[in-house]
Amino acid sequence: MASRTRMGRGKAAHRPWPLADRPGFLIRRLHQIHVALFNAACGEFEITPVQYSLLSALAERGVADQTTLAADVSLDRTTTTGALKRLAARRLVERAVNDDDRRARACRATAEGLSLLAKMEAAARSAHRDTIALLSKSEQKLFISFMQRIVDRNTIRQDGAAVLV
Amino acid sequence: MASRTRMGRGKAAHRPWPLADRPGFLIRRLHQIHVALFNAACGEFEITPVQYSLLSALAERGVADQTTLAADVSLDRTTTTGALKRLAARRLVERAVNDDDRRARACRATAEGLSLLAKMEAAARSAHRDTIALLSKSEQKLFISFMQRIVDRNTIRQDGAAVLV
DNA sequence: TCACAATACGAAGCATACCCCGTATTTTCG
DNA sequence: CGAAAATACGGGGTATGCTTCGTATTGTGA
Repeated sequence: MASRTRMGRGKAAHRPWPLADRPGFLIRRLHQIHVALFNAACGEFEITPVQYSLLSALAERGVADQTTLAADVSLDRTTTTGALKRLAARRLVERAVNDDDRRARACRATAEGLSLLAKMEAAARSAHRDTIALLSKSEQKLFISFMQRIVDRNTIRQDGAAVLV
Repeated sequence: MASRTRMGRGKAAHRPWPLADRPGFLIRRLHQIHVALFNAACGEFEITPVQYSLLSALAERGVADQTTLAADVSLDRTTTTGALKRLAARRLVERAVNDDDRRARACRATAEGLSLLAKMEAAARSAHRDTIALLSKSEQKLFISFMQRIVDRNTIRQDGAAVLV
């Protein structure tokens, strides 16, 4: 393990502050950990966290255009399009042109999509639960409320749809 | 805004639970918010949060191979390589082959890289601070400690270098 | 009505972020 | 010493996640 040992002596010229104390670093790690847990729990369904969120939102909406869905799940519009295309390729979602507004795509979950959603719900729930399972019940409530306050503050709402800042 | 209104009536067949109550969703949003704040504060330096983390780690280490750096910042090895290549292309980092172990790359921050690090430190700090600024001081401490507990639990340490699970 | 603004998308490009597989080099152990 | 294991990378592939630019369609106001 020669290369694991330091090959030179760090100057540490400045030392801003440890990575593990920076909120942004911890948040990135948390995200990384959750995605890993989600994939471990739901990997057999071949679906990603974002795709699951989109499918959930779609089940709620019934029918929605891509921009509305993007706002629902707080995703960039083009990112949403890409994920929806992948879902559509697997017949979990339909993306028909809306005849009332030919600019828009009328998206809806297929029966297969809704079936998958129901089938994997328990696994998805435990992935979310496991992510913060290390904290006590009361700490979990507090932790979630902290996140919600920050997220709410950085979300602008229009017509009931969340919009990115 | 016809398309923003619901084009159909959602069945809400199951309604697992609102996105905004799911830890994983909140974490993704938090990450999204921090990255946006970081880019707003540090955009002029043309550097991303990950690149900043890598440069920080490199300044601490002095010299390190890519696998060690990946462990330091808890990044996938191939992701690390990509980011280091981009830093190297801008002369902020050197990636020389290590003569003692020709498999490894001896990476180090250039004078230019260290200079940039110092120049943008204040902006980077405020981006991290602003991310959780909505919480009170004591809440911030609590919030950070919650995140650290979860992250620590999901990090295996070897020889002082953090390793992903 | 008709130019103009607003809206919904699409394509292209860059940067994470992960996977798997293959290669080169080093270490280890029989 | 020599085969096998371990290690450090690289390449290819997929999926976010965002920006900018361009296009088509719809809504609006003079």
